[in-house]
Amino acid sequence: MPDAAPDPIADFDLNAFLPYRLNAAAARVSRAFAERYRREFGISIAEWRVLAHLHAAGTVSVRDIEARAAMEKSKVSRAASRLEAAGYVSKAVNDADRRLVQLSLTREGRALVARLLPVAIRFQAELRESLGPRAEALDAALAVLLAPRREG
Amino acid sequence: MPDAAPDPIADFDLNAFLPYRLNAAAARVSRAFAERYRREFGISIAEWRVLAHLHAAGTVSVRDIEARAAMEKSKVSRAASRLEAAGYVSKAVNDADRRLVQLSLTREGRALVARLLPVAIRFQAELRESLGPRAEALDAALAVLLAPRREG
DNA sequence: AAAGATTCATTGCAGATGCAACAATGTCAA
DNA sequence: TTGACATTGTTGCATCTGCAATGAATCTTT
Repeated sequence: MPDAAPDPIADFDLNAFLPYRLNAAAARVSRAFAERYRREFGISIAEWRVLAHLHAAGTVSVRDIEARAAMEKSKVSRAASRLEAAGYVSKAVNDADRRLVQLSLTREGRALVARLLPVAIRFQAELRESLGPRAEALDAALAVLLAPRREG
Repeated sequence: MPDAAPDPIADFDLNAFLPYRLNAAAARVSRAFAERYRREFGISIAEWRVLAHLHAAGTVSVRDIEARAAMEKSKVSRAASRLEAAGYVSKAVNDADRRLVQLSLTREGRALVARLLPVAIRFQAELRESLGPRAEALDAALAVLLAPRREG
């Protein structure tokens, strides 16, 4: 009898499918990270992203975070409202353009970020450690996937 | 003046943070894939996963798919119900163990999968093409991230 | 200056999600 | 056999999400 011809349709395996694997890996990492943040600091990943961006950028608008952190503006708005209610973020109207909301960290917000960031950096370091030399390869692959879309 | 010492806390950049990048890349790929599936076939990613697993495994239970496709059982249950309502999947009670639901593809379900899989395979091929040699590196990194958790 | 177009942030809404509760069924030891 | 415990699938519920509609402010064009 002839050798069995490989049939990519009959042999299709979801667990070898790249989009599925990518999603499953991201979900697992996110879950572990979110769990740590929720337990230790009581904040969500969306809130963490807003805090991290405010830490880096100072006083910015919702639109700024939407653009730079790739979050829906409604998501940013809601995360910012929760952070404001918790006392970590203040909202103010921009005098030069009264449509804009100026988000900035409060004193408590800065103190929280000072505690958050070492945990995040350590989390990333653990991840890179478990990846070993594959970490750089992963960075390169993600850079391709995250590159701006071709317009064709 | 001395050279500025790199300060990982002050310099923290969300867009260089591995968990964030991994999530953003997975979200982008998933969104593109889901968009194509929704437009062409009217199904969601959860439904696609159930179909793919049924294609590979034949007649299985909800619990089987939960275990092998890493989906919450409620998610599987709801996806299966939608697929049943659409005529692609049939549910039957397992006579040997009446707690189990036997899910299997209907004739229409098999026909749909025959159209779905080439699209998925082509999508993956396009992804790998844009990654070039980095595709294998990505596979290796994802294998690490997806490896069963250490128990320590 | 005024009308229309554009931008910004919030909110309503529909759909998806995860968790826990639940009912139905099965297992196993006494 | 019976009664405690485990497993399976569905559903209720609270939450999150993205999209679209909205209201407020600004810009543009005439």
